[in-house]
Amino acid sequence: MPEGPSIVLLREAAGQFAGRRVMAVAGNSKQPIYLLRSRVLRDVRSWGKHFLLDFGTSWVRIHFGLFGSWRIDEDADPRTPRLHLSFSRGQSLAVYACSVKIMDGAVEDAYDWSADVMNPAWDAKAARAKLRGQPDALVADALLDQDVFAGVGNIIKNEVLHRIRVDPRSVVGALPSRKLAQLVDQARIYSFDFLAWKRDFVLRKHWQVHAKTTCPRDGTPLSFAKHLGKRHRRAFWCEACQHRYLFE
DNA sequence: TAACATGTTACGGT
DNA sequence: AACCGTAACATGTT
Repeated sequence: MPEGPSIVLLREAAGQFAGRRVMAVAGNSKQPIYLLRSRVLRDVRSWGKHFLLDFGTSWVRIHFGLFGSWRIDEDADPRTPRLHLSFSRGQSLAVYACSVKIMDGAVEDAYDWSADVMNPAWDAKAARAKLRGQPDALVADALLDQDVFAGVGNIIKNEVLHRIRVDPRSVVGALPSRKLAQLVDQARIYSFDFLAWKRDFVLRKHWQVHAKTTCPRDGTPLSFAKHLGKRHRRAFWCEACQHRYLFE
């Protein structure tokens, strides 16, 4: 389900548990989650699509994949959570159909925070440099590269490329430097638009090309590829207004 | 109703 | 070694 902005919303919602002690642990994770009982949750963070529970000397990495979901303060769900943390006053955090991994050490040291498009530490210049290092990659693949654009998913990919008028089959190294800069900038800017729309439950209506059939500009029928690029993800684009940049 | 999808990793073969 | 393709996981929606 979630791309980076959705994880930010979860982080905001779960922030109320920061500084609080875990009263009880449940769930079908194969990790030793019972070790979390009685521990104080120091902080709730995120990196790209990773949802992170910081317990100081260890931390929990949660990845929701395509089907994962979560509930806060709701115990009526019939499914068995992968991990369920109870706090005082009957409050709780539960995550479902996701991968849960307990990691040792300090979470601060575990990630390059400047690679997360949603993070204040986001470094556009560093992203451009990484892209220059993969000139042969398709832009569609490059946008999904979590080492470059942590948090960007398939919806953001399709929408960013339409926004900057670049065909997803374009090659990174063939983009004019101005276009490359737009790609990097819009990966972040669109992600924040996504966040605002998702927060207001109006994300879907703002889709320009993703899962659409005609271009909103002039009704041109969109092109569609079921499995585009190395990552084999759906692509939607307009041949009329998105230019394909290739090597000469 | 069956197929599909906002994702990633593991594994075997070339 | 690097790269490729497929399978695996898991669930709400169309």
